Amino acid sequence: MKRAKKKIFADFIAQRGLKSTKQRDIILDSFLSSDRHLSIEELYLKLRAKHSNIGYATVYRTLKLFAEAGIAREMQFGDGQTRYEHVGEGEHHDHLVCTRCGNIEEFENETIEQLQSEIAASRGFLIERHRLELYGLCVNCRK
Amino acid sequence: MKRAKKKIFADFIAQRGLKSTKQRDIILDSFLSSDRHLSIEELYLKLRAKHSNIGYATVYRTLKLFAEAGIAREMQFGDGQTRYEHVGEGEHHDHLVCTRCGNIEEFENETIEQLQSEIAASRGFLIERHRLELYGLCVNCRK
DNA sequence: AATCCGATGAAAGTGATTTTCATTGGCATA
DNA sequence: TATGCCAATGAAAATCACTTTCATCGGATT
Repeated sequence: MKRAKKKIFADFIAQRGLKSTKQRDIILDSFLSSDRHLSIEELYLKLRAKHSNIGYATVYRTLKLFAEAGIAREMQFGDGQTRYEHVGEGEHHDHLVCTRCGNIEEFENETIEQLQSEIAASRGFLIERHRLELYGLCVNCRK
Repeated sequence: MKRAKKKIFADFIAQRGLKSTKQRDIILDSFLSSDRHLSIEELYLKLRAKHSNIGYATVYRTLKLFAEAGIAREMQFGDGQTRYEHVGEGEHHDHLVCTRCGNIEEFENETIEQLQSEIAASRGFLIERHRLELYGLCVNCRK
């Protein structure tokens, strides 16, 4: 899993004529061994703890690269920060976002996807992607 | 419809001990006779055309008030701008967002809502609100 | 018409993200 | 291995979409 994504990123870098650097390796490692749904700031702080020589801008730029390479996806959950989640090939899932503790769970539902396709089809709309988020209280925060 | 919302806002103003002002009347009129899903900037520019004396900050503040009063709802569609849509009582709908022309259509689907409730229930999650957006090409942009 | 206090507009401030720019450092080539 | 090219980096400045400040204005209650 981790290895596969490193390979994907290495290939992406090579294909674009970009360079392999220490910073990119460190950031990729840290990203892959993190929580899904990490914000840029969270990742930056995590990195700073071990590597004081990594700049803010580099983290931003590198995460954007991950997204372009297809190993990460940008997400907004309305807290004003962009989060990046891990992307597995072909996989898609939706989110349950706890408005109290901020925890994010994932779910998949084939029937909902099916209904979405029907709705789009009935209007001649071609779906490229979708987002479905349920906001509320997670089981722990309900007490 | 338009009258009903003006009444709701007037009542809201009164109840809070706020004031009725020329600017608020103008902004409300303009909002009510606009497209659903207008961004703040779009509304501001529209207003400026007729009323050069309305400030940016006032438009922001007033739209927030509309949201508090329950006649508008803040929405984010990932283009970096907050949009306000009209709110009818008790109504909820989801969106089809065209990634080429930016047009936003609405839809409702009771079965999807039902499935969402089941998913949440199975995890002990209490839904407060949700968002479902389908991004892609609208019928016109598909050519 | 006087007074109170919310409302307004211009400008300054915020916070997240992006860009600039001088410098560094991969890496292909000589 | 040395050289040169140009991408990558980090710090700081800039940008973007808002939000707040503050001096002044103006509803509305007395």
